[in-house]
Amino acid sequence: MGTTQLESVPEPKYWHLKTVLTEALDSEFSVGEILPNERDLAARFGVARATLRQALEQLELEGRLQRRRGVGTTVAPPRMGVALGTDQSAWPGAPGDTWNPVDCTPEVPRAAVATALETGPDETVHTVRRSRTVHGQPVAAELLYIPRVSVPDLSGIDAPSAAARARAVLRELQHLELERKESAVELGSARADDAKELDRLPGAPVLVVTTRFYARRRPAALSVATYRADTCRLTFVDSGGVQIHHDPHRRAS
Amino acid sequence: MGTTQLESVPEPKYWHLKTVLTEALDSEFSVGEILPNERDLAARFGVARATLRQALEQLELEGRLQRRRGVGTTVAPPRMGVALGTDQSAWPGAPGDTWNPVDCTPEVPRAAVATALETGPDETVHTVRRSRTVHGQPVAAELLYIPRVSVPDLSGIDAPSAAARARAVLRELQHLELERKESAVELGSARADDAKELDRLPGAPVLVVTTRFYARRRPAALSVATYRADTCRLTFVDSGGVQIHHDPHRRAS
DNA sequence: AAGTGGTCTAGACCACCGG
DNA sequence: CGGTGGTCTAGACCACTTC
Repeated sequence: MGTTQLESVPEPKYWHLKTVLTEALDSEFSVGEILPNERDLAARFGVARATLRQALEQLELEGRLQRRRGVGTTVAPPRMGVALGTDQSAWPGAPGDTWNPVDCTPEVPRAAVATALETGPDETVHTVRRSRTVHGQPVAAELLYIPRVSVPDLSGIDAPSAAARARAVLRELQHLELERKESAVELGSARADDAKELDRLPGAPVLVVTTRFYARRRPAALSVATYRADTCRLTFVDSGGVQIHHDPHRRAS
Repeated sequence: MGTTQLESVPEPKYWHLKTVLTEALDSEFSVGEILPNERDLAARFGVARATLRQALEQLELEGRLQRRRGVGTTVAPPRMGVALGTDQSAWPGAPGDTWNPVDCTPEVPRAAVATALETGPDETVHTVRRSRTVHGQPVAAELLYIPRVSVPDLSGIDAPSAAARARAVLRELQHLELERKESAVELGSARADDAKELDRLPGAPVLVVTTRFYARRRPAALSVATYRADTCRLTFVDSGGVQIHHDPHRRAS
């Protein structure tokens, strides 16, 4: 008879809802527009608010929606492409780097970091905090761990300010010759401090990019960068060994 | 006067629960061990089951837990590192490729794909389905779009089998010289077909890796690969260095 | 103060897996 | 079959933003 549905695979309501909403977003809404509130939407679709929220959560995960407490739910713009490793052989802080130094303190890193850096378990390393914004929006927060041996000529760090201290460490890093770097991307959830920096709630999905920099055949720095997963698409440009820097929008400097 | 701070910033219960559970996982459980069921756990912590589930969901998102309907919740092993772009200048299907061809059909791709390939809106392209397994576990499903112009010498595709047809197309691809490739990584949720392939429920979080291959200064192929976000850490290695396993979790036993 | 999304509850039923 | 996680409900209150 009615082959409409339920034949053999009862699709969950929230899944069907998501499909309907996706189509509505594609056809009837434009970027930035605010949706009806959750209670109204739930009533309109004849489901409990929790069920509607399950659908909205997925759409937010996919970057289609943006929800803000006290404000409402808006249609999100397409994810922005954020370049990673544009320059294959560049240290953090090199010219062209789009990160913004915030702070720098000596700290004993957690065990996993110390292992990755091959430093002693109680050895302090320069811990640089940086943030990255695109179009005025925060997209990433980073913790950069730099062993003291990587920046030996940094004895008298009389610091005018936290940011200046960070810049000094990064500047010192450029003196080393970068041999290679390894990166990894994985899914995570924002810690409380990162969440604040990224203007999201704790637990928000993030893409964690871990990069280990090598010099003198030893790890010379470790970067742990957390990107907003809802708004970012991480892009990699691999030139197959050939230099293809034919950038039409090259900026003179 | 004593307005200095809000003494009580009520941390959400599920957030606190997550912290407690994380510590318990680190100290009292070993990989593969099954946790008490959700109803018991909720009772033990004095919260509703939905609240407990919110914590479990985050832990699963972070790759700490694995939940299977009808079975239970188990402690997940550390995420496996899955290499991307190991060989900077290699086509899909090149020697050393770890993908397994499944099928190949001529299809008219969706608009976004046609645009990326610079093919006509109604032009059919070879659509190759591949899967990738590590240690016997499925980790990724891929759709590979290859315009006919990229594999011109494929007139008589008398196909012994679907997989053989796919291999034939990939073999033909090797004749082109790969100039470069662009990749992007973003968060998504598994479509129904991908979910089945990845042995997950629809909507499961996945890392979508989109790669565009260039030859003769034109797009020659487009790959859309969806990786299980819960079990995979995507790794990028510069210049054939050996990757080193970085264990994000400390285990005591 | 009003309205929004975020959290939480205490139930219920369903789909799936194993013995 | 019993036990598991997955879905769903109809409420309630809270935190936040805006007016």
